[in-house]
Amino acid sequence: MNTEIQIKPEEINGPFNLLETVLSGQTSGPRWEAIKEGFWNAIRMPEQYVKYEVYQVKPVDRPSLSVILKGSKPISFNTKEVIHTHLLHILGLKDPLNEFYSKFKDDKISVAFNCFPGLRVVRASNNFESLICSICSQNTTVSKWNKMIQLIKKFYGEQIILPDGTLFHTFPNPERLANTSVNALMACQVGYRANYIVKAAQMVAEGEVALNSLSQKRYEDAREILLTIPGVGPKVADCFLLYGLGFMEAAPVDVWVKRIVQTWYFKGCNVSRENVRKFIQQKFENWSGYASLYLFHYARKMNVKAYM
DNA sequence: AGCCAGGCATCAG
DNA sequence: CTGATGCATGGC
Repeated sequence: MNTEIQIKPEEINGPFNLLETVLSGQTSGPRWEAIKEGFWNAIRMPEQYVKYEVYQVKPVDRPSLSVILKGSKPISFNTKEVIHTHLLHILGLKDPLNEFYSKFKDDKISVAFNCFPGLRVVRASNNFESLICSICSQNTTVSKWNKMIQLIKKFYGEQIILPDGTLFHTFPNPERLANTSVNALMACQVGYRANYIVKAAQMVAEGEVALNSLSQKRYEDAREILLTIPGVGPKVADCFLLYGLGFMEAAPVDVWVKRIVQTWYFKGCNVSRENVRKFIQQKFENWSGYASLYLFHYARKMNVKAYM
């Protein structure tokens, strides 16, 4: 029961690079699985799980996508519409990327624009999963926190067999992780983060932190609440605020962002992470999330180590 | 062997 | 308030 969705150039506001975007290590969720020339994921619809394969069929400058939907039952028109809208949302395809590029075309950051045109902020399809991804991402590498999440899904998620026979594991709900032991979680290679994960899951499960209501609050207020979760500090909070909740003024500052900002804007002088964050937010305002993504991606890809 | 990775909690000053 | 240290883990 396959069907196809086209996402046409007119629906995408500016350039888009699927490959660069999916592989850029954002904590909205674990990396999508690669297939020939594209990526796949799955979504739970009321009547069935649907697998979707996303392919970029036209180039970055005037992009269009082809999405193959696979269900075990016929896929309704309504389901196609829901998934279509969902993809526009999570891939940030409505963000007016050219406005960002032109507004800062004379700034240092334009170097990164030219390296990765069409790189976009990916929004989470599952808040809780994004929070755990953000917590796991601390003091490790992108590939390693991705492995942690895959193991959590494998050991604690629900196993689904997709229509084409592919094995798929959902991300466990907060209650499931709240009721596991820290020791058992260590099997997922999460190390000392196991304490944080269980505690965060408990706080969400018990309603102490209501993830969905956070997106209705102001950025500063939501951030303050997130910082009460053990294992959630300034960087993890901003990752979740940006990729999990879609606060575009959030600016996650990790070692890469700190280095490149010091190099480009402070003559290599040492600047605290807090001051790097304030600098980005004053300069880029509602484009802060995008700015930190481009700075992060550039510094990491170019392996910027020296402060020059 | 030692340093580092999309840091944070804790403690010293 | 800022700065140093321990923390699991694995790649280099």
